[in-house]
This record gives sequence, structure tokens and C-alpha cells, in this order.
Amino acid sequence: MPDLKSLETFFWVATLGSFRGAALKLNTTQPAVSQRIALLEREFGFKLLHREKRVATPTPRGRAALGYAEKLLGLRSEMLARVAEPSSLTGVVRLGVAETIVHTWLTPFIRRVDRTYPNLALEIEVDISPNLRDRLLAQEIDLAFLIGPPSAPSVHSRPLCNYPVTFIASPRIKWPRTPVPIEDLARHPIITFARNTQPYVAVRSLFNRPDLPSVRLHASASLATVIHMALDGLGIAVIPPAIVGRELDQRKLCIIETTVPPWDIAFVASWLAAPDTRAAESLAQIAIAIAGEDGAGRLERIANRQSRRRSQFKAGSR
Amino acid sequence: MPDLKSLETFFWVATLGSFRGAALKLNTTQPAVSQRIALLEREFGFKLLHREKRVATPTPRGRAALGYAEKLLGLRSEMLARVAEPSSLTGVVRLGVAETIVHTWLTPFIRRVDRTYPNLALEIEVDISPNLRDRLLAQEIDLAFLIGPPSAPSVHSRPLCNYPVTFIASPRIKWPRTPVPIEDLARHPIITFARNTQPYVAVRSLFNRPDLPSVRLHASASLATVIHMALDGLGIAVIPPAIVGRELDQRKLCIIETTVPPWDIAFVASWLAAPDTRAAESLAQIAIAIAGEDGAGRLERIANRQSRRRSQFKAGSR
DNA sequence: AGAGGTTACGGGCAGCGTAAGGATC
DNA sequence: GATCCTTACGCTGCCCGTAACCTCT
Repeated sequence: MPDLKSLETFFWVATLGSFRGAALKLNTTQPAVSQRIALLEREFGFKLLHREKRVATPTPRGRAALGYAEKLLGLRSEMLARVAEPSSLTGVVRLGVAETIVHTWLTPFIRRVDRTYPNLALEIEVDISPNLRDRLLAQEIDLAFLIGPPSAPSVHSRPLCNYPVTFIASPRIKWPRTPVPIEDLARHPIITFARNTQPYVAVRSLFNRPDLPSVRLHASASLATVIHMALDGLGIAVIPPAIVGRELDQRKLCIIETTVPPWDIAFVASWLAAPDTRAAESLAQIAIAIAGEDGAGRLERIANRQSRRRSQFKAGSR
Repeated sequence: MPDLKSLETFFWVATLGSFRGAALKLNTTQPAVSQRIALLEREFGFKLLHREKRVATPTPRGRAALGYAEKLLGLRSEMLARVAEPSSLTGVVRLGVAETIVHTWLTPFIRRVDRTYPNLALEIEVDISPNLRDRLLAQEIDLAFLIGPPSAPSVHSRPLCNYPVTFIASPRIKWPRTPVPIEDLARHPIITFARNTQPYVAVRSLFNRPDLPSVRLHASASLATVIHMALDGLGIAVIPPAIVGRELDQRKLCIIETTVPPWDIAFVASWLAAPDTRAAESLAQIAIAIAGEDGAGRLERIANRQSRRRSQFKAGSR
């Protein structure tokens, strides 16, 4: 009798057109996928998939079976969503996060996930948003917290938080009290996110003006490196203040008031449409809550800092 | 993630109200059932069944889950019926047969099942029809070939064959050429099916008349014994001639012409309504075909025998 | 006391991962 | 030759069955 695990495997092979892809999606090896499909074909008594071509395609009868498989998976998923205890969420969710999140609210997020879903394991990967997008589309991660809605078909997204991007530098670099014009900023090396990222492109185009001297732009895929460089006075970091809250507190870094119009980078939680998105949606829900609380807390704290009032420091962060 | 095996187990426990019953139905042990239910309850995060009472009853949330389980099982069953190769029928079917069937067309039936469904194993039990009926209702067998439709809710039945019941005795007992009246028959011991069977009751009421001497009625649960007794001249067997075709051929037994109006016993294939009756229905289909062919062949042969024409002996039996 | 469910434990086997072997572009 | 699927093989871990225990009527 065909079991749901095999049918699920069949569904993903048919959907992704690839045994290998299904194996990645299902967190297993490719031979395991082969074996499950072979089992299913033995149980049904006929070939479900054409393997000759580059992409695996269901046979005509395979297509009929596929319809039933989808219904079955959908029904199981609906059953779990409707009647199962939320805390019964189990297994492994592969989560991709942009590094900004690591430096802001990832830890409280994980803590709450651990409390809410004690049987759920997270596999966390940190990468830049474009790579996360690719890995999401390749089914290699189940959920991503990244910049901007990755506009692709069948990607579901929910907004998490907006972070203003500011110019931040070591206090060793002295500035006038008045807002600094972009020309003065451009005299220093600019340190920001990795190439190919949205903030990098924004910064590049900001300084890519005929009337400005060509700027030295340091891009790093590691935010920790960016922060380090800024701490060492190597240049001006163009990053959200939220990720260097402690350094701002300790006055090791300062926000530079400028004439440049501020802009935000928007983070979203994204996951692919699939028969069972219960885990992804539940985690996104938590992320939305945490990011909201944290964002509020952070903003408050930053406001406090800038007005030099240190009292009630941690209010709102619980 | 709940799998269909556990859900099927849950379905049967809920339906039969008993872990033990489900274990019998599913051809496994009771601890295995316990374990599957426990697994399911861990996966769902709540108790599915009340065990306090004599009969296991679904909890309210268990009832919701049960609805989904039924849908899932029905869907899988439909999928298999619609798209699976018939020869892919696999597993074990527990078949109960009345002994008359053993002596008539069970062997050709098994042969054809072996050919048609090479991956299907039969577990055959021979018993009298009332016991088969009980075992069917207790879910201990999946399919039964027995006498008369066992009128019970949710039992599906299809007619297989009708066998006339005749008086058969050793040629040692001499009879006049004319049809024998019941009074003369009653002087000999009567040998027939076991107590509680329909033929036994019929024979008993036939001879239970005030004007007849009380008859000696030998009942045997073993048809082979009945035949043996008749061959040894111990009395008159009241059985369908179909089961002693060879002995009639070899003139070791003869049909006694009587004034008693002949009557038939009707055999049917019966199985219980369930989420997956594919195997039972497929086997019933074969049984209907075989019983029809065999019945035709037998009747022809018997006619031939009685008219002493031995030619074309095996015609129609293929 | 007996029927029915749970718990404990040992063994068998299904299914996994590693690694090598084809096939197809 | 690279990519993808299949086959081979050893191993782990799950699940089953046996048996003892527990709990109700």
C-alpha cells in the first residue's frame, strides 16, 4: 500500500522535474528518492515517470496518480492544520536569514520558536538575500527572512520590518554639528553590504554622480566585518543602526546626520507554495511578532540614545 | 508526519471500538496497534481515544481527526482502484470458505487468483457458514464464500452458485427403480452437514414429521467425513452431487431418485463495507466467473453421467 | 478472574547513506 | 566529460512480536 512519504516524494519529483531536486527539498539523498519512486511504481504496477529526458516527466497514468497524490497531501496538511496541537509541529525547518536579522532579532526569534514549538528543529543558514532567494526557489530552504519581496510566482511573502539605512562611523572621525552633505561623506571609504545586494546597489547609485569624486566602496558579505571596519575607523558604514545598537550605546559608533534623504530596507518572510506550509507559516507568524516588538523596542532605544536619555533602557524589548 | 498506516489503524480502532479487534482486522498484534495509536497521538499532540470505557471511543478532537482519516483512506483506495494495475494487488487476503466450495471449485479459483494476482497471498480458512459469518463480522476474515446472504448491515454479497441438494448413497443399498418416498429414506441413517448449518436444519425439518419414524441424523462438520460415511454404506448423504462428482462417476455413490421435492443451497461471496474493498471485490469477481463456469461444467457432467454417456467428459470445465 | 490495554525488551528488516556504475546530453 | 539516475552494500534505527504487568468490570 502506497504510503504518504512515497507519494510526497513522487509529488516533489514531478513538481521539480528532478530526483536530485526532490532529494534536496526533502532533506534526503537522491538514491533514497529513487528507491521511493521505484517502490511506488512496484506498488502501482506501472512506470510513474519518464526519466529519459533531462527533466523527469510523469507518464499519462503517472499524471492521474499525481492528482490523487496532491489531494492526499493537501488533505493531510489540512487535517494537521485543523486538528493538530500547534506544539506538535515537528521535524526540521531550513531557515535562511539575511545577516541583518542575525544582528537584530534572530536570537529572540529562536528563543520563542524553541518555547512555542519544542519539537521543531531549525537549520539556519546565513547568506545575502539574492542567494537566499535562489535557495528558496531551488527548494533548498523552507523559509527565508530576506530583503524585499522576491517577486517570483508561488512565493508567499509577509512584511517583517523596515530598517532605515544610516551613515555610521567611529567617533574618531570628527564631523560638524550640521548635517553632512554627500560630498563630504564621499571623501571617506564607504563600507556596506555585499555586491549584488539591494543596499549595495542603492549606495553605489547614490554616490555614482558626475559631480562627486569616485568613492571607495568596500563591500563585505559579512556584516560582522563591516562593523569591525567601521569600529576601526576605516570608513563610513552604510547600514541600519539597529544592527549596531550596542556599539551606538557605548558610543563606539555614531550616526552621522546627513543631507542625504534616508531610505529603508524592507525585510520579509518568504516561503514557497507547497502542499504543507504549516511550519513555514507558523514560524513567519512568530517572526512578524518578534520583528514588530523588536523594531518598536529598538526604535525607542535609538530615540533614547540620540536624545541622551538613558533611562528606561530596556522598556518594550520584552 | 502521520502516515496512512497509523491513520488506518486509528480508523479501525475507532470503528470496531477495540484495539484488539483492530489488531485482528489488520493482521497484527494488539501492542502494535497500541504503538501506532500512541505514535499518532504524539504527532497530533492530543489524545485521540478514550480507553477508560469498555469500548474505545474517539475524543471530540479525535472525531475530527477520524473524519480526515476516513477521507484519506477513501482517497487512497479510490486512487488504487482507478489508476493502479490490477495485477499490483498485493498483500494477504483472508478468505473463509464453506467446505462445499473446497470440494467443488476452490482449486480452480485459487489457480486463477494466482495467475491474475501473482502478488496476492490467500489465507484460507474452512468452516461452516454460520462461523464464517461471525468471523466476517468480527473482521477476522476479509471475504467469505458461504451459504445464503448473511443478512447484516454493511455486508456486501454477490451470488456465486446454487447447488441442488440430493440424496446420495452407496450402491450397496439397493433401491427400486421408482422414485423413493421419504418414508423409505427415513429408515436409513441420514448423513449431512454440521449442526447449525442451513442444510442441516432443512433436513431435520424435512424428516421431523409425526407420520415418520424418528430418523437417525448424523451431522458432521467435515464434508470429507460425510462422504466417507456414505461410501462405507453407513447411510444416505444429503448433499449436493457436485461435491462427489468423482465418486458418482466411479459409481461408488449414486443419486437416489426420490419423491422429495428438490431444493437448492445458494452460495454467495460476502465482504464487509470498508475503506478499501478492492481486493475483496476483485476476488469475488473471479469467484463468480469460476463458479459459473464450474457450475455449468458440473451440471453437464452430471447429466452425462446419469444418461450413461461418458463422451466429452471434460468439456466446459476450462 | 478474565478481558483488554500498556510497558518492556529483543530481533528482523526496511530504508537510509556512501560509493560505484551506467546512460544521455 | 558532466550531469543525472540506478545499483550495490553495509548499517542503523524503527517497528513488530513475545511476554509480563496493570487496570478495570
